[in-house]
Amino acid sequence: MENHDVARIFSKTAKMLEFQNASSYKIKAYNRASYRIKNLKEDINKLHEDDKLDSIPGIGKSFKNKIVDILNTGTFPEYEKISQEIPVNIEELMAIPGMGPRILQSLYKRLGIKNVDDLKEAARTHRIRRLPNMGARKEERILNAIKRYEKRGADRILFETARQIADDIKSILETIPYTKVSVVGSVRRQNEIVNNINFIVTTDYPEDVINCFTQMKGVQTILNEADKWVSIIYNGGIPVDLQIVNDDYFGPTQIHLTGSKEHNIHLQQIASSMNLHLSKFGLINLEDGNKLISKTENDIYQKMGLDYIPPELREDRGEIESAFNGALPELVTADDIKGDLHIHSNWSDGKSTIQQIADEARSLGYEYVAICDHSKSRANASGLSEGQLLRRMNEIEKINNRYDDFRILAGTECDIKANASLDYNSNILEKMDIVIAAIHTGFDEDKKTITKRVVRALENEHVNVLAHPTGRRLGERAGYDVDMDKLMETAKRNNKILEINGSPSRLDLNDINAKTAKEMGIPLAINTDAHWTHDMSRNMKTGINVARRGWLEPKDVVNTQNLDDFCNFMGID
DNA sequence: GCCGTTTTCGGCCCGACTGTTTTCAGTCG
Repeated sequence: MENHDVARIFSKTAKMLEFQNASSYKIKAYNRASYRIKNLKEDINKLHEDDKLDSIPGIGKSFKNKIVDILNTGTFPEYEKISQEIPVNIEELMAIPGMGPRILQSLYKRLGIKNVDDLKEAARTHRIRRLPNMGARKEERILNAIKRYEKRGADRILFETARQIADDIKSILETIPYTKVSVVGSVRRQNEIVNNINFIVTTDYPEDVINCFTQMKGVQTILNEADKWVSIIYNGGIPVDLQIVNDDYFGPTQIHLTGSKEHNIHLQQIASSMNLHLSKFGLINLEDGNKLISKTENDIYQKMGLDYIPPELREDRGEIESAFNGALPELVTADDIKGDLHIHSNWSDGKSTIQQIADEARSLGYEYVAICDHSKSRANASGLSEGQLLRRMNEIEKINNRYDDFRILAGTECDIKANASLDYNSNILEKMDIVIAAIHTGFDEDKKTITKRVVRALENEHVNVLAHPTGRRLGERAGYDVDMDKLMETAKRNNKILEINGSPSRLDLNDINAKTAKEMGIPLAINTDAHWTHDMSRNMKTGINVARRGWLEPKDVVNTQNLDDFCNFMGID
């Protein structure tokens, strides 16, 4: 049992308690415990060993006992009891926007709806509209929501989850002497969502590697164990494969297994046009059958007359042509980033103080950071009233006086309300250094309505940035149905910045949209949407991955500019 | 269910939005 397993059990319990009309504070406590455990830096098993579980904020005596039960038995008594009592698939149904505990109770009692399939069928056959407070529009919304739910990709794994596991496993395997390990597959290409984790290894001690791999902590099941190929299921149901390869074939196998498939097919076509054959065993000259020496990836690309192609670009989206012409982009890196434009402080729903955020930003080598707390309508995210916003500006100014090489910018993540107006009036917005506009309500509105809201915001003179432009949550919900062409045209025409939100479950804009925006000349920002300092470096890395997959260079990203240039660009005094 | 305390209970507890209504029930962040 690891941190995320425990967190998952508590969040599921919270949902079941909601269905049972439990006290909202109890539910909140479960959600808080789940959140804290999920974001814990330490291994929860270690905390248990050290008897420090109740040092976690939000974990008291009761949760401590539950955690110990979970770590020992995989569950806890109350969870088992509630699971027995509730016949419906709460987790699945609550993932549908608009489906809350009250409605689900009524749907179960009156129509016997237990899962998404039941719900879909009931909406389709117009049985839902007969229930109190329901109608034809509600049925329509439910069907739309289910369509988006079906597209959400929940059965796959978030990149950041896979990346952490891959890093852990890699460092374990590398303790074996004379062993070289490479992550390959979609994790190496930094795909936003992956199906599994793949490794290739070259080693003098293959047996040790296989023993180490199959016996590591976290292995749930061993699916296949052969001399050169092992396949396991890791904690959380994540498939992990390992192949042992001959050192001579390390480079070609890396290319072969990193993919993408489309990239490889294109490479193979080019090889055969040169009378070569490319496989995971390397490049062969078809004329004389001699193997060309190609131990590394770079050797292979070079012998085919191509520049080295970074894994993030290997999607056959033009990277091979660019590599041939020496025109690959100089992709943005973490070193290029000079600031972060979207951070929440403890003035709204963030956990860190403005000073802590400034300290972290400076330690990351930034020259500026924008504090963008929620606006007043986001009441339960402690959105700031106009008065609070002005008081927060005073605090920012005080802290800024301590620095001459660093600046905190006063900003807001201002809600775009349902009527397309912004949550603060112009008098307030013009006082801000930076205004990020965002949609947090009405996700199931139709395309026309939602697009109108976004367009109106982008046309507002005070708005600088559009946050998470599609509103998606990977594995949870698809984005709202915004007309992306129109969104981009409007951003371009009004010279607005589009955000690449690096929060691992958002990654929004995605790589493809980021590439389109770059090609249209729309300025982009890589932001973290961090809610505590811990998220600042992690989310920036995942945001940069998206940017790199979208071919972005430093010049395409506004927060690679130094403080002076950025302030000039934004018109900040 | 946690937390803090004038320390073993009382506070935690918003407000916009939607779809159904014509004053409300429920969801969402």
